[in-house]
Amino acid sequence: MTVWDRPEPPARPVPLDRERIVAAAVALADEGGLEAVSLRKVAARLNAGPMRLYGYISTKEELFDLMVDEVYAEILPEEQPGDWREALRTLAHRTRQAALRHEWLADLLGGRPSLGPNSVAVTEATLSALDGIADIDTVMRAVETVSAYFTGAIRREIANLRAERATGLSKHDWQRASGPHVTRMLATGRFPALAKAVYDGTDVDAETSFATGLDWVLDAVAAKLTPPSV
Amino acid sequence: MTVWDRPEPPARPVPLDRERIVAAAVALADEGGLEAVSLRKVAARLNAGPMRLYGYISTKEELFDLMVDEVYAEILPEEQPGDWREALRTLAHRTRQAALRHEWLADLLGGRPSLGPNSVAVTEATLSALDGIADIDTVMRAVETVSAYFTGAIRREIANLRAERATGLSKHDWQRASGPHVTRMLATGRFPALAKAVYDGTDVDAETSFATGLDWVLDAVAAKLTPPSV
DNA sequence: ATCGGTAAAATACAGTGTATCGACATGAGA
DNA sequence: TCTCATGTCGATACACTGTATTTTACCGAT
Repeated sequence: MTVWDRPEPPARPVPLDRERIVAAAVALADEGGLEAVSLRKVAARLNAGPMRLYGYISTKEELFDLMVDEVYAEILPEEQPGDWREALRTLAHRTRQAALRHEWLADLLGGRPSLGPNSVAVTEATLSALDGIADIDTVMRAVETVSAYFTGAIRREIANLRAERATGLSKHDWQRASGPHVTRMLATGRFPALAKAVYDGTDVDAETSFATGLDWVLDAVAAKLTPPSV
Repeated sequence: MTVWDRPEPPARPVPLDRERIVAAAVALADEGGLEAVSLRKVAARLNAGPMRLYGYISTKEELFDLMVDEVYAEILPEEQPGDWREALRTLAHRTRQAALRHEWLADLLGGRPSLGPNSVAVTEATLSALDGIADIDTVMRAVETVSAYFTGAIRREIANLRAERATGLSKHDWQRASGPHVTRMLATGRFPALAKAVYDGTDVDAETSFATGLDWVLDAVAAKLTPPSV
């Protein structure tokens, strides 16, 4: 039987691994948000059937965990920072930047404990940068407090960003004029403090606001690390 | 034709309103988490067809918004607090307690801007408690910083709580022994700082940890409001 | 009594995560 | 070289989702 008679061997499926799966999922999420990530679509990107993925993950939540850890690889700073303050500040800013690149991260941040290799590495790097500046408990409290701050701040920033995008208006315009609901509420006069804030407040860009709040929190941490000489 | 011959008039559908819908949704979420909330199940609780809800909300996300605002009614403190610090502290603690009663709140907190009546009322109350202690921009920064902190802290607390519940173990045991993954990682010796934190750190209960971090942040705010006499 | 408008219900659709099952290519043993 | 067990992949299936569209049935007005 000649080659011409024999059919080609059936296309062996492209070998898969978690890395490829996570990359596909991240790409989908970057393009269309978390809700664009379905196991079927991820699998389709890899020329595979949906059920194929269950050899690598056993639930969709696990895929999200892997995605988050993938992003933590971007967050891990490449060089050891100078002092503890620099370490915490960079951690915060790098997390924020990662969330701006992958907005879906804001939906997942703080949603489940992160135990993947990259996020553990980030934790290790952070803790080691704070090692020795105070007792462990204080250090832990410091890290947790700062993390809580930037987690919350990032979430709010992304939430606002999406809301603005949804109306197609700048934050300024959105607050002032567009949201007829807000305008009407303020016009009732029942919320004087809020009205004052909206009308008399200065618009600061998100990054500055983030950095300022962060500095406050870092100041607070500093105060606890080196207590006032009393 | 006697009464006996005449059939009963067809059961007119129970009148609906948003309040009832939201209450049903909240009940479902309290029992089974956010993912237990489906429009079909909510409607079923009200003896209605699923499509009936679309007269009151136009999307599931809107239902979530209503649910969040419903909880903000619980958060709004009944009496005006003494000073700004008390105001921010109570806000934080009341939000946390609400999240402990309605764990699904942690999934929604900070996810979208809250513009409902109750959450606006909370904002108004908070801002008015801080009114006059500094210029508006500083006040705004203070409120946003504290909110970011407790949003993030609450999210982490609930996330940990769920993780513990999933393993059926206490946080202590979970960290120490149960998570074989963590144990193995620490055993590699590649994460000395983390290992130190896990093994030498004191376990503090979530509430204390929350309150401590909150106090730090409030201290930071205080420092900005009444700058040191330099 | 009939008609029109409206509000509810039924149906429909495209999609989801995941369990189950059948086919089939591959490596081992004869 | 043939057979058979094995394990992997794809197809199928199920129960469910959010929501659009169509059908039904009532009410009030003519």
